[in-house]
Amino acid sequence: MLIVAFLFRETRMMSTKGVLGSPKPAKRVKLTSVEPTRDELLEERKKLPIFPAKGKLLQNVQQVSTAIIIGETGCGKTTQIPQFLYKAGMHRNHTIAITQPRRVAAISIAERVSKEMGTELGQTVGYCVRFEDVSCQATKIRFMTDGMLLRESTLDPLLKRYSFVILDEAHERTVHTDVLFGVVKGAQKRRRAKGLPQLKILVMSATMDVDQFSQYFDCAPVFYLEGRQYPIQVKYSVQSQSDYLFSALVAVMQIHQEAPLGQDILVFLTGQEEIESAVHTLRDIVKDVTKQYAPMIVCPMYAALPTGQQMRIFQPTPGGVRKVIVATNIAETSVTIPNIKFVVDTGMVKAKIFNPNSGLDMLKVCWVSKSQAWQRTGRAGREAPGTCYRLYTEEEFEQFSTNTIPEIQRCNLSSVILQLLALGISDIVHFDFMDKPRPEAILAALDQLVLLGAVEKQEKVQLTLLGRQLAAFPLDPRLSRVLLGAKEFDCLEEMLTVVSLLSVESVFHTPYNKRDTAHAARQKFISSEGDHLTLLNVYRAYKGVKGDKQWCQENFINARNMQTASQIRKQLREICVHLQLPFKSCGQNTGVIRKCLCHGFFTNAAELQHEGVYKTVASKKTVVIHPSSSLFMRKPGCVIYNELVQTSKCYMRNLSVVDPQWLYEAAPTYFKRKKTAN
DNA sequence: GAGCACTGC
Repeated sequence: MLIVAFLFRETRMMSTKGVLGSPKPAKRVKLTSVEPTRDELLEERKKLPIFPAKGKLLQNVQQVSTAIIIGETGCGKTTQIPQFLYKAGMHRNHTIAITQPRRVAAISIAERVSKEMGTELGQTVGYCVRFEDVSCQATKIRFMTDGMLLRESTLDPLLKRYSFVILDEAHERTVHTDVLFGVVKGAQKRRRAKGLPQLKILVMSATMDVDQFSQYFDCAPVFYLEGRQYPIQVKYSVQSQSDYLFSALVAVMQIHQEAPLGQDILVFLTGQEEIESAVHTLRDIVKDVTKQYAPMIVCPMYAALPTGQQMRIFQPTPGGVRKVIVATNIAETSVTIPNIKFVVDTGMVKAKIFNPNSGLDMLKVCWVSKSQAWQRTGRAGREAPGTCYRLYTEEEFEQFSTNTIPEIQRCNLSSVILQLLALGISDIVHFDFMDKPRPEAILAALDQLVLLGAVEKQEKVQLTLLGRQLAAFPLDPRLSRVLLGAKEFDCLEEMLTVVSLLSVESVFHTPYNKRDTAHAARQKFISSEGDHLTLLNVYRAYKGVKGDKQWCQENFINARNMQTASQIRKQLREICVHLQLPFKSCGQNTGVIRKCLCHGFFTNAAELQHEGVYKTVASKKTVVIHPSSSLFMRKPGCVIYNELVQTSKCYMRNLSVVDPQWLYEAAPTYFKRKKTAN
């Protein structure tokens, strides 16, 4: 391979002050072999930039009901502020909730804080995430995922247990945090009106949309905390790059030849295939027989990678070797990789774009936002000064949007709206969103809920009894509808399995260079009736070997996803017990499973046209079967699918063969209306 | 004829 050096222009330094935005703190606790004592921890804590600000911060928080706290990397706000409030008795014997967008973060921070306080985890300090509640009535500092607090609010909209809600990482703008903004603001007002104890809100963020946060919370005061981040040189590409993948490889080899060994490189690319191919190319280049290159360990990193292989990025690099990690945006926030000296940022990300008009999801490679670019840059300066190579020009950077569009403005809202209705909020269009979703998206979601029988539109929109039951499940309403429908078909046991497996990423693992072997291994699970029954076969086989890891590996089954599916199944089963649904199995009568699926997915049907091309029943859109489907080679006449994803073509994913008559039986009014409309 | 960013309940 030809290696061409290309020039970078150094224009900026990213320092403790940040340039535009600032990177977020890493929430993963570092793997250390020696446990520090509590005294050592205290010494460490005293050095945090937040420590000298303690008095002033508490005094201000005392006076206001809501505050925005802007804290840069490593300032200690997440771990220290809850402790300050608690020690000062400001929690007034109630609980302080601190939300996080990610589970691992909630868990590891809780572990850290309980260690700092010298208490047993789950007592004064605890956490609560899906499948795991390590807290008790006596817990005063409770770390939780934003989704968990949102779920809790449907049981108690006034959040009476809490005296403080701290929404951390607010700049990430997850759907859950965005809905919580409105929920906690409303709870605060209503508690005041009812004369109940005050609910204080702290919004913690690391961004520039400070004004928007402050304005939304009735001009709440803003506190700035200084961070602790090493300076990072930012170098822009002098020319626009036409092939970012190639440019990334060139940049890596250039750094490899120029920089001392032992300084590791993190490269941001967009997806699994691209990453695997880059990894193989780099490995091929350095193993060149002429031995002109120093040894290099190249690790891929993306969410679908099995855990064992993911862990390789944390192994210390041996002397005289360079480690290169090629990652998706998973390395922006979710995992912190130690010892990164160089970041190579292609400026590209694969993003899901939702079109509310067509209801279609699209996966598209796009430019990142400025805040994302700074986040990537920040990954180079965690332990020492570093360098970030941007494979785009400064002019191109200036064209990037300031922030990533909040998730709530680019996702299907049916689940969110069902939850808001369950919270007793019926006027969704006028709900106090910080950034309102498009009205079309709200209406489309309401239409879907009406079709499912979850919502009635009389004078105002309201939940039906069925809708209330659907809201009890942590699922897409269509999947919940399938579960509730199972009692008519005596197949709840099977539906629980199918729905759980549909709730996780693919259970099939297809490694880059073993595609054929993986496909061959998969054959024994395949059902001619479609993917849902194929999934059921996999689950039965998995349970048959009691979830044996070796078996998973031999059969190219992703053990982690199977385990998650089992946990989800258990959770869903408990909800079904609560709703007194009858647990029955359909045995070999697999047709009822597909019939039952029609009750949630009757809008997602397609009919075969010619040469393997299908047209959707709902909108006559041309679609094809995804190559990962067990029906890819079969082409049945009529199918239902769980989702459409537009990439190079419009693909149907997770399909089952159905009889058109079943569709009609599942939703007669819908199909009658369609007939008249056509 | 051929493929899937990341979270979360």
